[in-house]
Amino acid sequence: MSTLASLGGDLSRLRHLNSLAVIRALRGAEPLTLTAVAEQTGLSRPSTKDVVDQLVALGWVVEVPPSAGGLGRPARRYRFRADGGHVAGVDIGVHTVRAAVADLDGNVLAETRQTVSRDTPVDDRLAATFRAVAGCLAAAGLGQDDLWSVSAGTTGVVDREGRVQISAGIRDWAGVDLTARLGELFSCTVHVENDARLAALAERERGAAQGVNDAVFLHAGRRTGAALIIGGAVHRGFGGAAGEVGLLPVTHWATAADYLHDCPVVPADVPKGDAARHTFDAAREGHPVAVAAVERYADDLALGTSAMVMTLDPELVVLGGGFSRAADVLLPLLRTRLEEVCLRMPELRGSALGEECVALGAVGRAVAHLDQEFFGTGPGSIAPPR
Amino acid sequence: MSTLASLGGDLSRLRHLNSLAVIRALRGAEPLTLTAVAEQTGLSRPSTKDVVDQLVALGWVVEVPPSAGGLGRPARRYRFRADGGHVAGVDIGVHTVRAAVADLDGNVLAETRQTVSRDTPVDDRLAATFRAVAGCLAAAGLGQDDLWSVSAGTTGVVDREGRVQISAGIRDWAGVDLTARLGELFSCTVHVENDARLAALAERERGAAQGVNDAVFLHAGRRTGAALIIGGAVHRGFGGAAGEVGLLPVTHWATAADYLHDCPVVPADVPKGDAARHTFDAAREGHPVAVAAVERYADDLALGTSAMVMTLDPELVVLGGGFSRAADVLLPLLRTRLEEVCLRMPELRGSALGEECVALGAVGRAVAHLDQEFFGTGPGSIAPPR
DNA sequence: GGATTTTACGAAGGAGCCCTCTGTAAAGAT
DNA sequence: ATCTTTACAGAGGGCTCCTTCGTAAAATCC
Repeated sequence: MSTLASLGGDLSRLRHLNSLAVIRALRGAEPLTLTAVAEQTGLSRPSTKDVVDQLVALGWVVEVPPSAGGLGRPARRYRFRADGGHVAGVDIGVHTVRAAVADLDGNVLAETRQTVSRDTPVDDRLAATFRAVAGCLAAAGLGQDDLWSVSAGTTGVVDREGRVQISAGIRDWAGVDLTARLGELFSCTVHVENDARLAALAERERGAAQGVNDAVFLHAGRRTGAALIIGGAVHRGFGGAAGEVGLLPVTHWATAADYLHDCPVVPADVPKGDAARHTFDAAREGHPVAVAAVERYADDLALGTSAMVMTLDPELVVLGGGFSRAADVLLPLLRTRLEEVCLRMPELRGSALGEECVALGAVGRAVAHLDQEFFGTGPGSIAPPR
Repeated sequence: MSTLASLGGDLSRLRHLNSLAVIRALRGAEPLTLTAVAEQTGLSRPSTKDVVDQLVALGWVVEVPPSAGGLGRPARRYRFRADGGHVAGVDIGVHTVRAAVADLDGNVLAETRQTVSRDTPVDDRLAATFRAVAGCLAAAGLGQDDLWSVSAGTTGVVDREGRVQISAGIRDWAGVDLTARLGELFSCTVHVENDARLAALAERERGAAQGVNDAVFLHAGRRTGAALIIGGAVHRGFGGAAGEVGLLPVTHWATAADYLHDCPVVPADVPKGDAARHTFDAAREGHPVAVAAVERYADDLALGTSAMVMTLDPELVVLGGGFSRAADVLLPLLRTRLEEVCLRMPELRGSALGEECVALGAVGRAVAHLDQEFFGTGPGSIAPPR
């Protein structure tokens, strides 16, 4: 039984667990002294030294110069080598492909974008994805070999193996085995996920949903979608379709954004990407036609949201996506409509992240995969970095 | 940091983890030989003996006579002392209070019921609860002191602390601090949960949802409700209202069962508890009025269900509650309606358990609480049973 | 019925990991 | 220059696990 063997074991198992505890103490924090690590892990100082020395020998931890100014003998300081490896997060959208490269702590080093269109052929879209990542690597002074893991997010229903099952926005996208196709482009492991779910992950890790265990994330933009955070983790659903209430005809999510795009207040020469902004601006100034359009949009958004809220009773609903810049207009409307039907009204917040949130979530997912691989709680010992 | 300290630690920590592994190997299984335990845990035979001896000394494990008939020297056999302690699970319903008493492995030793009504005063209902448990204890030859934990399920929204927030069915039930009130009656720890969630837990542990990680449980009976299993665990929601889509007016769940109760095919002198059965029977024989009633009921049930299914994309939907005896009639109707709207149709099954499922789930919850207390993975050592 | 085979028990010896304790080293404070 | 504070480094010891070996108790074979 793997579940039994992963519990106890050898004496080396204890060292393994203590090594993980030390790494967790060192991750993402300022460089720590041995005493500080010992306090956090509960280990004795000599044992801490032993473990840290071993991690230094493996290459996961490096010593940094001691900090001056303190009382007593200066303590040696150590930090996790987050720059020992890197990950890429990609957002393969309808009109834009965004990429971000980060270190093992998720610190973003570079971001780039490539412009595409809904009719860009599959091969070209994949090539643009590769260029976006390559641009990040160049900007960060890294090579392909420094990349240990790549995560990608895209619109549509993505199954467990990373195949696009359904895609509302991108031409010829359904049926593409993204994990395989991207795997040909990159020499490291590749994972693929629905974009809204990665955006939700980003909000949970570094956005509006930090520390929240149960949240609904709304992607309100030219497309309308949703994702769920349950028990602190992103929920996929059995077929990867969790949160896709927008595909139910009764929610009208497929056409909800048209109220904003096709509003008469939008000048005729405005490109579709900017249309909604005009409507929101006009609504802010009280233009009745624009206000009505925004209200009808909020009606549609609230209907699908209420189904998720009633199902899950979340702590928080995050309004994300491009329209989250109009949260000042949308949130009050959404709140009113939800309060009418909700048993217990969840908190309602606008997104704290910008347009890169899917790429950021992809970075987080890639880091999580590496964490599992190198620092998982399972049996085995800690391997040296490549 | 508790999360760090719970990872590694002392040498005693290793022994603790290995003890847990041994206990898990012994739990719920036939008595095992030392060699068998060693194989399952991955420990060496001498270490296994050491750990088992220690557990025997503590009182958690007992030796049983060796089995005859094998080749070679007969091996000593050991088993977990599931009968060292006991739990009670209670279902405090509108018309009936059911109780079950089980050992630490969840094996039910006795079941009883008490009849109440929707207007039974709170104190009397609590007294009936106590009588139901006392009856179980007597039937199993146990005393109050043998009870280590009690879990109760009841209708309505129950908050994290075990207070009834909203109750549709039971008079004066809202506002009752059930954990505190039951705590006065029993000398052990008491936990309270929504009844549908406990029924779902029972289906997951020993019913139709075994091994399923994401499922929706429908309670279809005189009351209509639902509960969710997400990631293998029952989902509460932030305010304990997860799955209460039935409280949304648009679902019509509050009145859905009336189609069945008030159907003209039901003879006038039939008590309300049996009315639905007549309607289902008539529908089976093709009586048009009854068929129409069942179809309207299925319509309402499907609407709320579709919201949950679209939100969660579960692997399975379980039809439980009193009407699950009419699963042969209801499931096809429900399937047709869900297939119309569902992106990916989940599997659909009738409940595998009877009317005791809430009490069974409560037993499971009580056992889980004790497991956490005695055999949790957290720091500390294994304490002797009381 | 005795020898053989099979399986399990029990004790001894050894290695790894962590702890406590003690003395030494390096900085600022007096 | 000395004292105080903080950290480093090593020694010694205890606990837990592993491997190895000889012994014990059953069924099987001749």
